[in-house]
Amino acid sequence: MKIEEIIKSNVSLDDAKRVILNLMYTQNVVAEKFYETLKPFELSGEQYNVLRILRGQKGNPANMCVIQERMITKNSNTTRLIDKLLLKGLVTRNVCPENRRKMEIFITEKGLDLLKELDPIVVEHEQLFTQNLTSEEIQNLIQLLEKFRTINN
Amino acid sequence: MKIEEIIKSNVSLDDAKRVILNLMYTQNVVAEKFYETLKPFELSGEQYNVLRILRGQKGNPANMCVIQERMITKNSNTTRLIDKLLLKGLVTRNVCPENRRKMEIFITEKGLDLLKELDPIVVEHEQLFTQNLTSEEIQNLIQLLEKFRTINN
DNA sequence: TTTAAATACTTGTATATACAAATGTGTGTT
DNA sequence: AACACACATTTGTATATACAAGTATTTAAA
Repeated sequence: MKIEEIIKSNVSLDDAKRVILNLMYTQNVVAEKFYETLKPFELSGEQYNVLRILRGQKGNPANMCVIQERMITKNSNTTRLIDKLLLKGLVTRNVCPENRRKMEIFITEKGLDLLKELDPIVVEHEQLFTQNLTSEEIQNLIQLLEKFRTINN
Repeated sequence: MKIEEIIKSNVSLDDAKRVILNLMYTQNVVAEKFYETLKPFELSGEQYNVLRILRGQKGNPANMCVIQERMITKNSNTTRLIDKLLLKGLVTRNVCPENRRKMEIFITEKGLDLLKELDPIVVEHEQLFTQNLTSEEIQNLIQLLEKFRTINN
């Protein structure tokens, strides 16, 4: 479905507007579907993302800065995000002994188990969208998105 | 910059994950930049979007349903969004005489003036991103995004 | 002509996010 | 050692969003 039909636009759009609206809308579709997928597990998209970052640390602790810079949307409140995960017993948080300003965040066994349970469901979600494209088209899309977001100031 | 560098991933990503992360991140970059653009005008992205929808009505009133279905992100609180715009004198809201359940929302002169002032700034924002691509690439990107989001159930 | 159901919108409430200010800790200079 | 400054994180507060429940109006059926 073309973006003009979706937003029921009755004014004509130029390509610049069209591509941005397509980007916004498509991201929204994918994100909404993902939140829906996570809902039964009572996990928000951001919470899932943090857990994934922590697993990626492979046993090394992550502090707040590290988590924040690895998140796709760098929202400032990593503290409260971790609070939620702590409450669910999915992570641990302790003051770093070498530098007491820092925090050491680890994913717990329970957190790892949850991720393991989620892995196939997440793959299924990804395939829901990627199956429509050939691997050449996916490569192409990645490149175009990369090029699009790069502002040469 | 490749998405792996951006999120400083130390685990390898498959194409499915890579394309979704690229989509999320790119949308975020564009949206953030847009909010920054609107900030001096004390307008949120959603508020701008509603104003644009109302202008597109070309003198015809829009009710809540119409606005909602034309928004890119269909968040439920159109009421409170319109409240904000009302407060700023950018729209009017009156009960529809034919069907008193409905509301008639119009953009005011002040709203139209604000949009007129914003038009070139929005174009500039769009070009910031689209200038990196040829028009063939833009067409291609639009088509790929369209294809990507279409779930054939 | 009551009654039930559907429609359009609003409100309440809980949670999330944004951003500035505050807190505590470490580093380097005099 | 005392000071200023930088760094890492937390907290306060205001605003935004999500979603269910509530209100008012219209439509349609019994």
